[in-house]
Amino acid sequence: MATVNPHESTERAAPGAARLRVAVPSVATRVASELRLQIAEGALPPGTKLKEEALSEELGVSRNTVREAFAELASERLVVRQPNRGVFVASLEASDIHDVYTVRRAIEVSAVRGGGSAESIAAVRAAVEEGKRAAEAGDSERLGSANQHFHGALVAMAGSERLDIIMSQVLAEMRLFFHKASIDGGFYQDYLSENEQICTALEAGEYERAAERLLAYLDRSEEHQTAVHSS
Amino acid sequence: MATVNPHESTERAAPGAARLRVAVPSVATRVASELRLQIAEGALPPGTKLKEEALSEELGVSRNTVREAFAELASERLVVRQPNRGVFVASLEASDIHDVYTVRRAIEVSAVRGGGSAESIAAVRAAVEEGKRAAEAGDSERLGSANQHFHGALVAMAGSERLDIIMSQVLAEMRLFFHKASIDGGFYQDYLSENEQICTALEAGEYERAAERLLAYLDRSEEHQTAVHSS
DNA sequence: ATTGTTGAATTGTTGAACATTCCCGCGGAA
DNA sequence: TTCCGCGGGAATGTTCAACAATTCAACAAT
Repeated sequence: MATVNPHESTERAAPGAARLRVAVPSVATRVASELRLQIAEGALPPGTKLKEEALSEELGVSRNTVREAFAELASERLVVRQPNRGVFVASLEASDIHDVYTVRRAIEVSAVRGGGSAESIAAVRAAVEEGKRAAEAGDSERLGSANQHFHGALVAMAGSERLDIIMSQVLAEMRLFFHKASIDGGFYQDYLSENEQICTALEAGEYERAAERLLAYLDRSEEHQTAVHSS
Repeated sequence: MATVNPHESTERAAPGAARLRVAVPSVATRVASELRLQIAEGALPPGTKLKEEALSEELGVSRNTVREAFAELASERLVVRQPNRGVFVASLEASDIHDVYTVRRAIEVSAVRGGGSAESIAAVRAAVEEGKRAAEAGDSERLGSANQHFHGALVAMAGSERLDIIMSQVLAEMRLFFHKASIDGGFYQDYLSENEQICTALEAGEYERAAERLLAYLDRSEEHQTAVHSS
């Protein structure tokens, strides 16, 4: 596992161009980000036990810092703490899948019904196009990513910081069992046209119709996920 | 401020009766609970700076433990962390009020539209009756509490653990500015009959009608809160 | 009045120690 | 054999003390 490096960030300061620097993330935050990434990529499959001492050595940080990172991840439900037993990468049961989709139905449908600004709908369109390009290129990883962008953009229509955060956490939770589901290639393909139609309805201002289609979409998706997961 | 005592819990072990012991909350969790309480009661008004060393002395715990408690509260948005500057009791701006109500509209309305089991609706009824009794007794504190129970019960209809947690956090956030709003006595009184009617609609299975009334209720409540807060 | 500089106070992080709890295997008793 | 209790090792929970890094306010200098 790579050590946590303060300068490995994707954004890199142009030489000499002193862009205004805001809040360098703390070490604990960077550790949390690293673990979040490894979990999302499947390098740390659900159920994996995360030992404090081992991680603190591997990442070159103290045990206390690792603990702070655990607290952050636990609040996002990516790991679960079992008192005096340790923290484990979260694994979703069948009931969790239904639960997650219940949250998605609530906030996504609500956001779509409420409509949004022209820019926010343009962002939805952008995600749809991103999905199309990924499908043409046969890049299933980017296709999945685009699909998440699509649903994130739907929620962003509401313009609520809190809803955005909730949605991002829900999407992070879904990644926990997506690499299992995405093994059957062309999984998202069925949904591409559905996304297109929802987006078209939004652009036409037909929010209620878009919401109905989205609801049907989510129901089918839950069904699919449940089927894949129970096998 | 009271020290955090392992045995000050409301439930007290009967002497000799070795009840099955379930997960005693960790010290950090108890510290977080204590702070949560003080914030809800207004003993720590919004904007108050929470110093690690002072708190660790006052509560008789180590600084690291206080930090873990801070992490918990920060994830609930009850406090905000400013890197290298400290943590402060959160204070809600006008935009936050709208944001919070956006979340409430999403999850409460969704839960009501989806209907619920007979027991879950009975819980809603119980909250309504609790509010009536509190109103008769003139106990405005219990009236406010009953109102929160009412809305919590609405969300519980969905039977989603995650929605319940989100709602409880939103309600906790609302308590941040409620003691300001609740100063004008009889604030909730207007809403009592509204709750009653929503509940009646639910009992009749008219979920859509209940949802419409709830939506109107939330819009009016937001308006009220915004007015009170901007003054 | 604006700009450095200094220094105290606070947070961020570390490392080590101790207490507590859990887990697992081992031996004794029914 | 099977069950029960009993260590002992390992991991977590918590504390403590120290140091680095940052902020902030007061003060000095231009």
